[in-house]
Amino acid sequence: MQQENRKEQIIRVAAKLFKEKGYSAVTMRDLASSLGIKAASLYNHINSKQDILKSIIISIAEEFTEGMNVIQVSNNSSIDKLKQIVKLHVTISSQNIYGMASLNNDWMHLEEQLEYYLKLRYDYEDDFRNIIKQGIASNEIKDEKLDLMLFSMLSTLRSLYLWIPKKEDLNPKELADNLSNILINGINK
Amino acid sequence: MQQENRKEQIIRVAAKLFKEKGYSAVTMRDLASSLGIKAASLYNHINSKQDILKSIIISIAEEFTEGMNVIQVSNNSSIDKLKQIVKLHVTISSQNIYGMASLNNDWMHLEEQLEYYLKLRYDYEDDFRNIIKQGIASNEIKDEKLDLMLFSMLSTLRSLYLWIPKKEDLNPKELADNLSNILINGINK
DNA sequence: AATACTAACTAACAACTGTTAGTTTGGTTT
DNA sequence: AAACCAAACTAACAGTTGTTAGTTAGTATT
Repeated sequence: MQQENRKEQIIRVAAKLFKEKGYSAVTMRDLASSLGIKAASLYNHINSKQDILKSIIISIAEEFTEGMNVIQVSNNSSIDKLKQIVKLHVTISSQNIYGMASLNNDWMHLEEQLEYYLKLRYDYEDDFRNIIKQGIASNEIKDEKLDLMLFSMLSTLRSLYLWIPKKEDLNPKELADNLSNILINGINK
Repeated sequence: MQQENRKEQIIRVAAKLFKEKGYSAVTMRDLASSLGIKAASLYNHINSKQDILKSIIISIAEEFTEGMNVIQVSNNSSIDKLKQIVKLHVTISSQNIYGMASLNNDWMHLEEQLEYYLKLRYDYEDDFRNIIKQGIASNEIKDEKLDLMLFSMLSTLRSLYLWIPKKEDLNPKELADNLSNILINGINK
């Protein structure tokens, strides 16, 4: 296990604060005092507040893109691909609880990277939609309200970062299985 | 239809800005310039920035509480109560798109009313959980992963404010029916 | 022993923050 | 015409913001 340097530590603590209060409400003095140093000292390690946000969000967004690319080229059924997507979200979210909060809530404060982020996000949703579409074509999935099905699944998956921390005893594989079951089969007996 | 006074207009425009950038990132000068006036002029109508946030969030939170109370005392089956909850979310969300964003993302910036808000939220979730529980007891709903079922449904319902604006032709009743079907029966054919 | 590097510090900056005080304007009521 | 009032304005405030410059102390390298 690689050990964390000061820059990584700053970014990790920043992500935690961003989750609690949002990017705009966290000051560099807040961040510094969480680390036991003065605000000016942060600049020995990072370029700007903006840059911290970028580091947090873009790396996670790219993880999702890479994960989706792997899923797409697999030869699984559409339902199995959806299960893989659920697992991807559970895995990334449980490893980046704080970062996922920034990704969901503070992406609009990206500046130079905003456009790039939006493209990754849009492409991801498009790939997701196409997997459902293929499932409809292959008769695995109901042929109704494609966009609503997409929205419903994606909303749940994007909120995982809020729910996972409440469960002390988390087994990611088990969570992914159970969640897949609920999203695919519903709650009806 | 009652006509909007200046205070209501300020709160409405504020909610829109809060949705776009978050409460902390919106300045009183931003808000004023959206209304074509100077920041100081806002204070002829409102007490403080805090107070605007409070007005937005608390009124919606109370609407949810009232809606839940009506659903609870009805004599419907658990599944029908869940359908009523979906309808409640669709109705309130489609009438308060901007306010729902503040409720979801900026509640932590409430000060005096934070505790009250958290109580309303906690009680609402508890009532929701109990309705599912009753559905399990009456054999309507699968007896597994109660909390995960609750989380999954609630995540989707709480994200409606992000999705509704993308659908130009919104029929709230139809959306509620379709969403209920997906949440209850899943997407599997 | 001399040098360089890392990571902290103090001090300061210009811009921006929410908010208050006091004033002006234009329309409505006496 | 006089008085009133709602709603805008200008000017200013004290505090906070992200960031820079220059300095210092401790550690590692030559």
